[in-house]
Parts: sequence; structure tokens; C-alpha cells
Amino acid sequence: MAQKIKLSTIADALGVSTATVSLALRDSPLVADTTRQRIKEYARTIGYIYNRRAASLRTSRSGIIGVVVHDIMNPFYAEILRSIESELDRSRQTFLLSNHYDQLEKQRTFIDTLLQLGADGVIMSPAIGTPAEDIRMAEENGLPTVLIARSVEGANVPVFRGDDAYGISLATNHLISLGHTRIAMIGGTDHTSTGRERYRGYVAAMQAAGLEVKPEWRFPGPRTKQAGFEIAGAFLALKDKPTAAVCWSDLVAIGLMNGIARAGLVPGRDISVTGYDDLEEAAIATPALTTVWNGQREVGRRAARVLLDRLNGAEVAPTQELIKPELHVRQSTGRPVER
Amino acid sequence: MAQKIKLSTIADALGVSTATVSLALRDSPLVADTTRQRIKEYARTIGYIYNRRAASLRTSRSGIIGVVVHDIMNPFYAEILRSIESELDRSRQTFLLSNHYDQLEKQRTFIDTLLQLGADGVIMSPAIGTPAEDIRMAEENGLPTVLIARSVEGANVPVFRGDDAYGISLATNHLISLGHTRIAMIGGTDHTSTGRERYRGYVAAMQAAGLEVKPEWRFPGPRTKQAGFEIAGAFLALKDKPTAAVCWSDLVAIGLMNGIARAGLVPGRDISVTGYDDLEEAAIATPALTTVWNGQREVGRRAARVLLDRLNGAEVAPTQELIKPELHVRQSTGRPVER
DNA sequence: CTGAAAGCGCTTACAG
DNA sequence: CTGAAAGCGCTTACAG
Repeated sequence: MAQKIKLSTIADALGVSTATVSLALRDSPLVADTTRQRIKEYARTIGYIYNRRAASLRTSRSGIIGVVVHDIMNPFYAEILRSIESELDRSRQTFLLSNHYDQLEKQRTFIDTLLQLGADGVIMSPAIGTPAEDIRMAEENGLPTVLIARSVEGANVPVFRGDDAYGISLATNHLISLGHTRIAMIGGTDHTSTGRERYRGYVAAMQAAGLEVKPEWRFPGPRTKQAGFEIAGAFLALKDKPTAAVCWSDLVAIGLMNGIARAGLVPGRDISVTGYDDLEEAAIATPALTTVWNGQREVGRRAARVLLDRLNGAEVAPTQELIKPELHVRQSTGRPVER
Repeated sequence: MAQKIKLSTIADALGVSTATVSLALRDSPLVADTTRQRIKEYARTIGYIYNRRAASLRTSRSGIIGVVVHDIMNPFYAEILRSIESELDRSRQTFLLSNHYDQLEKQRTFIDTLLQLGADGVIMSPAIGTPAEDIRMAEENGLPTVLIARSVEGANVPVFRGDDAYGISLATNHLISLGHTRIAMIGGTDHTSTGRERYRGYVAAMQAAGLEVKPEWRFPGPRTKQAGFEIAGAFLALKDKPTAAVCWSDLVAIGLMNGIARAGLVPGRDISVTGYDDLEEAAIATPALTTVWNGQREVGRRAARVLLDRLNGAEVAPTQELIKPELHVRQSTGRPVER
């Protein structure tokens, strides 16, 4: 590697000051056209690489935005990330991604890294148990924060997520209207706002229809395809077996359907199943999954937009925005079959 | 936000020099135990945040490692990333992730960002059409590079990937040994080393067994579940329809099986299907997918390890390492059914 | 074991 | 329109 090329290398070669070079490269109108062109041209030919660390140290803006979610491998988050990415790309921000796997320690380490790097902001789907204090700390240290998918009690920042109680009621009511009376709720955890809201919505819909909610019809826990698959046995072994299952997510639903099929029953005919999220995959599952669209794109896009607005100095109200979910009916639900 | 706390804040408060504070915080043995403890204790209580930009400007090590792949949403890459992540975590490196979606421009922008941030190295699954020159440029500018999953002709850096020709021959020979003679190859592209190798391996296995390879039995293109699903129609419409399909990946295979099921046939009985990668999902697909384990974990782990070694000054040979794939037989393959 | 000082490569008032 | 100079917050020889 040759001698490091820096602003002063260019300045010396062209007989101008580093100030002029700096301004020219950033297209400042202060610099004469011809000067600017000469400088940019020369910088290109010698392969100058801008040193963002130096600039950032001086300006205290880094161009980095952190994004931390439970697990980027989960398609639900992946779809959100996709839209965040396209939004940030447009404004030339670099985005730093991390999983926290619901480990508070990992999340804290990441926030710390962001602070050390002087990140401009962070979008997070907070880990289970995140105290409002953690978010306040980030904000106080100059790291504007926006929450997605889950809220944190007492945190004074914008939140974008779906209306979970309403969304799950769409699925539950759909099954009720098909004639199901014994409906299980599979997956999810009470440790997140999302989990609590969905269970609440399910119970409310059942009770509103005058239907019984049996404790053994609830299978908390599963949040992956694998876990949905594995729970099928216990579900099918219930006496007075429910004829339908409202699942916590598409992943759980698809896993469950695979488990049901493996047991020789036909999901969508013998057992109706609903998902939640409407992942791309839901439409090509067998049978195609009836599910609740949860606005991933919308959540990501709006969270990124609001954060960028904050960075540009806009005052943003720390309010919670609930995206309205929609029911997408496909083949995994039908009238109950009594046998 | 209060006045920014920096090394000198601590130094002044404690009546020592910034040099001592700097050394103490990094646990240098040069500093007396009691001094160090006093300093660290004080730093904690006032909430000091280390400024990595400043440090990095001075030391020219940033602690950042870039990782760029086609698409992190693809479980194949996600599984690789997972193992890279756990490897890098251990050595306290921050990893900066990006998709290139096989757009050279996007990949270049990312490499540029890494250079500007002074990243310590990059692990990449190169975008289609990446010239060796791009990699040489990164290396010459002090960005050590390691390739995964795909190789680049003429690039003089370590590569970790599966032995594709061998792997696909395992799948093809398995079908042949079950008695299949009309076997299609579905998905993949000739634009990547991976795609070429797998097709080559399939053709070689067929020919070695004295079987015919019809051009219309090849369906290039599909690389997603969705695309596998959509190709099912064309595949099933072939005259002299093949009794088996070797798929380019698990995603394509699972999509294809869904498409076959949607058409009223039973995958694994009417049509045998093999995947490639052995994603976590393969085992819970319906039917469970016979596939080729492609060593994602291994690829990620070793790529990260080698890069870290290079950062620590080890000489690393720029050789290509082929991970040996293994056939995992499940329920999606069986003897051919003539009807 | 500790301190004074230079320097990493930018940007930004300020002066002309 | 351009230049001289200070300063962002660290680390690292060097001296003691």
C-alpha cells in the first residue's frame, strides 16, 4: 500500500489549502467551479479515500444508524429491515445491524458500541425486559431512539407497531364466523407487549362471542417454525380437541400445519389454522395460510422516516403509532369438521 | 445532555494525566493497581463513554468488520452470518452487515463505506460479476478480504465454500440409485461459480450413470421459494415428465414441493425432490426434505477465524477451501412411481 | 509508575 | 473565492 493519501496530499499537489479541498469535495458553492473540478478530478485519479472517522470526530455526526432486533434471521424482522434499509439508503446513512436474541446484555453492548462510534440514532425492537431507563440513557447520551414492533412502558420515544389486540381479533372472529367454537391460541410469550396484547385480543373476541376460553387451549411459548411443528403433538392430543388454532405468527402456524400434516390430518380441512404477519411465505404455504397482515413494510418505513426527521432537527412527538392490521383469508381456514 | 465527558475530564478530576487514564482504562500493567481502580471506578460513576472514532483515528484500527452477502433474509446466508457473528463476538469486533442483491454498485458503495470507516476487514459473498480488480483494490487500501460461498476468478484471497460439484452428485446419485432415470435440475444461475459447479456436477453424475440429460429438463433461474413454487407448473407440464427433481437449494425445493402439492400430487411419492443446503427448515418441511448439507456453520466460522488471524498479523495462504458436503436422506425421495 | 506533547485527518470559524 | 490555524478526543513514543 502506497503512502496514505489525505486532503493535504491533494492540497499540496494542487497548490491550494486543505480547507479548499475539503469544501470542493463536498460541492460547496464557496469554491470556484474550475477549482472544484480540478480538485475532484485529481482526487479521483489518485484514488483518495475520505476518512470518515476524522470527519466524524470533528463534526460529531457519523452517518451511522443502528438497528437492533430480536433476530434478523426471522422473516418478520427481515421484512421490516428491508424497508428500513431502502429508506436509509436514500439518505446515504450506513446502517449497523445487530441481533439481541432477547438478551439484555447483548442489547446493551450494542447500544454501547453505537455510542462509542457516535452513531446518529438507533431503531430498536427492544429485548424482553428492557427498562425505560436504558432508552433514557441512550437518548441522554445523544442517541435518538425509535422503537418498533414492541413498546417499552415509560419510554418517552416514538413507537411503531401493529395493533395486536385488534389484529388477533380479526383472526379469531373469522374462525368464529366459520362456526368454530373450540379455538386454541398457540405460541407467543407474555413477556412482550406483543404477546400480551395478542392473547388479550383473543380472549376478548372469544368472550364477546360468548365462547369458553379453556386454559389448556393456550400453548404459550412457540415463536418459531420448529416450535410450532413440535407443539402439534400436544395440541392434537387434547381431549375435546379444538377445531381451530389461532397462531401467534405465520412461522408458528406453518410449523403447526406441517406437524398436523405429519400426523396424517389435513390442515385447512381437519383443523383450521390462522397465522399472523402475512410473511411472503404465507401465500405459498400448503395450504395457503389465512393470516393477519401486520404492516412490516409500513413499520420499517415510518420508523426510519421519523428517525431521519429527528436527525434533521424536526421535533417529533414520542407517540405510539398503531398500524391497522388486515385479515387475509386463504385456504388454511374453513368450516369445522366434526368427527 | 450534560457537558461531554472525555479522558481529560477524568484526568483533571483525579489529578492525573490523560495518558494515565487512557492506559488505566485499557488495563495496562504500566499503571499502578490502586490508580487504575480509582480511575475505572470514577469513569463508571460519571458515565464516561469511550470515543472510538478518536481512538481509531489515532491507532488506525476500528474494530469494525464488514460482511456483505447477496441477501441476509435468505436463510442460507443467515445461517452463515450466525456463525460469523458468534465468532466475531468473541473477539469483540463489531460487524457491519449489508446486502448487495447482486448489484455491483451496491457492493462497491459498501466497500467504500468500509474504507472510509477504516474497517479492519471484510467477509464477502461476492455479487455476480465482481471483477478480481475490485477485491485487489480493497486489499491494496488496507482492507483484508475473505470470500465465502462464491469464488472470484483471479482474486488472490482465501475462499471458503462447499464442494458444489461433489455435493450435487451426492443428490443425483441418490436418485439414480433409487431407480430414477429422468431427473430434472431446477433453479440456480450460470452467473455464479456455485450455479455452474452444481449444474456441472449434475450433468457429470447423469452421464456417469449412462443417463440422458435433456436440455428441457433444466430450469435455470429460480433461487427462491416463491420461484420454486411458480416453476412447478412448467415442470409438471413436461412430456416424458421426469420422476425426480434435483433442486438448486432447499428454498427452491420447498417451493417446488408446495407447487407439486398444490397441483394435487404428493411430493416424495409421485415426484422425488432433493434440496441443497440443509437449512433448519428442511427437516420440518412436508415431506421432510432429502438434501445436501452444505456446511454453512463451518464456512462462516472458518472465514471469520481466518480473517481474525490475518488481523493479528498471521500470514494466510489465499487458497480455496472446499467444505465437504454430506447427503441427508429424508422423506422427499423414494422409488419412482410410473403411472 | 506517571506526565507533557505531538499527531491521527478532517472541518470550521475567521480573516483577507 | 481562498488560506492559516485551531481543535475534535484519543494513543504513543519519550522523558523522567
